[in-house]
Amino acid sequence: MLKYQKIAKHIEEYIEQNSLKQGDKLPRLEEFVAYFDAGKSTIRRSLSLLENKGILYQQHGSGIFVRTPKERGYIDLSFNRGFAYEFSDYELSNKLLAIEIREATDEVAKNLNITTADKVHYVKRLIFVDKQPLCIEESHYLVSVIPYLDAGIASASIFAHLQQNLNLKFGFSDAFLVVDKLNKEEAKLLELKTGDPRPCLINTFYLSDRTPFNYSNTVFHYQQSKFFVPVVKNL
Amino acid sequence: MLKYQKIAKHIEEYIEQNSLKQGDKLPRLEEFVAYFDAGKSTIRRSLSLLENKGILYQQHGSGIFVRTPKERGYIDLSFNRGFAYEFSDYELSNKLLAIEIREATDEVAKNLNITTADKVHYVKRLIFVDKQPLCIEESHYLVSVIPYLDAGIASASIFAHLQQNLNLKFGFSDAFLVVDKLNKEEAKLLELKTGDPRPCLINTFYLSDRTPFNYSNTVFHYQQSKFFVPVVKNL
DNA sequence: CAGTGGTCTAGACCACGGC
DNA sequence: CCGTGGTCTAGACCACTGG
Repeated sequence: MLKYQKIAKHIEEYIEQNSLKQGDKLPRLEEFVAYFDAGKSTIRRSLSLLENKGILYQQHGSGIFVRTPKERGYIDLSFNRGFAYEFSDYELSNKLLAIEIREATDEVAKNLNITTADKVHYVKRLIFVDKQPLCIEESHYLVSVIPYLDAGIASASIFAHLQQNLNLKFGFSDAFLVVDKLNKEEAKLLELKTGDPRPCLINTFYLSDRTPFNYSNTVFHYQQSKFFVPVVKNL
Repeated sequence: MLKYQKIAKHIEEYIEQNSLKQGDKLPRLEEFVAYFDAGKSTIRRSLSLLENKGILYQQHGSGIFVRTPKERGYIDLSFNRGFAYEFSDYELSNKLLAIEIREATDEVAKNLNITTADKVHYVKRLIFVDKQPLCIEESHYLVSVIPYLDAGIASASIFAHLQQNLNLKFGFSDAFLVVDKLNKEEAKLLELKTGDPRPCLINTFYLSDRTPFNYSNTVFHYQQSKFFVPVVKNL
């Protein structure tokens, strides 16, 4: 973990542990510099990271103040390597509905930059928070990148597996949110009705070398999902 | 406009004008430094800004590459000072449905950090893209911050007015997206049916001195709205 | 191992806020 | 006017990529 990330984490924990609230003033930049024995730029980077996470605000000429916009259980749209983290206070579980190797459909092929002759792992999971269905995730992993995948791996965090066991590095992702209506099957899984609102997050994930390796659609239970929208500062 | 912003703009226009595509390689960092006569850190800041906007990717040890995830007409959830910019290729118009001074409701009072005895400008607008209804915006402006508001101002960009005429500076905002079902009135305005999906963006805007001055709910036409989700890099 | 991006620092100077 | 953040630079050193 990098210095500026450690410092950010430290400051975040400090806010948490002292249960600071919206509007509370934090120490001056200079004090952070002295306390963490870091350069001014490093501290600013840590603070800007936290600012983009929405937990503080740096007011020019005045000071640094705490913000607390989020409630528990919001899905953070900005840090989308799975939402496990955001629900860390809750019990997350999932049921594996399907896992098999398929040829890519047109849609998948287009997004993974392959042909329909290429093979993908198709994984379908129903994810629960506190026993309530949260979302249906249909995910396509390139077999040429992830040769082996089984039920055991798919039931846990697939991303963690990629990182830890295959030594693959995540690069970036494209993400879109579209809203439509549930079909019969989706409604049944989410314990809703056909035609009910269907928020769907469409993701394409790329490795650090810019190879797309995963394309997924996640259909959320509209009543369970409140999305937190990051307000990115132009740092 | 700051140096790093000018440079970012310049690079973005360069990509646009030369119609560079996904995967195209850009000049090396060093070359940008020389070309723009700037420090390395400044160039990195410009590039990181563009990276967070999703239009390029910096690959460690390898180079800087173009990305083009967005199609036209996507609503960018990250830069939410109105979405006028994102639709710049389209004809945007709006119909003023209501403008009046009201006492704050509980919900509004809570979010603007005032009491229900305080007054707000209530503005309701129906916004169109290319004559099609896009969204219904219900907005509450603190009268103590914006003393005067009329139909002429409300029909144009209210935010631009605040900045240019009242010399108010925008600070940050809280934003959430929730999905529910349309009521009868909303459905009629959006030319949809009662019970159809109802994506709604809930915003609280703050001035640079951390005073909340606006609380708004924007209900979108679900078929017209695809939301682009920024993937914020931990810069 | 050469090429290219990433982290971090020290410090000069600027700009905003509030007394 | 002073205190506090913000911009920008030059440069040392690190880390990843790919031939």
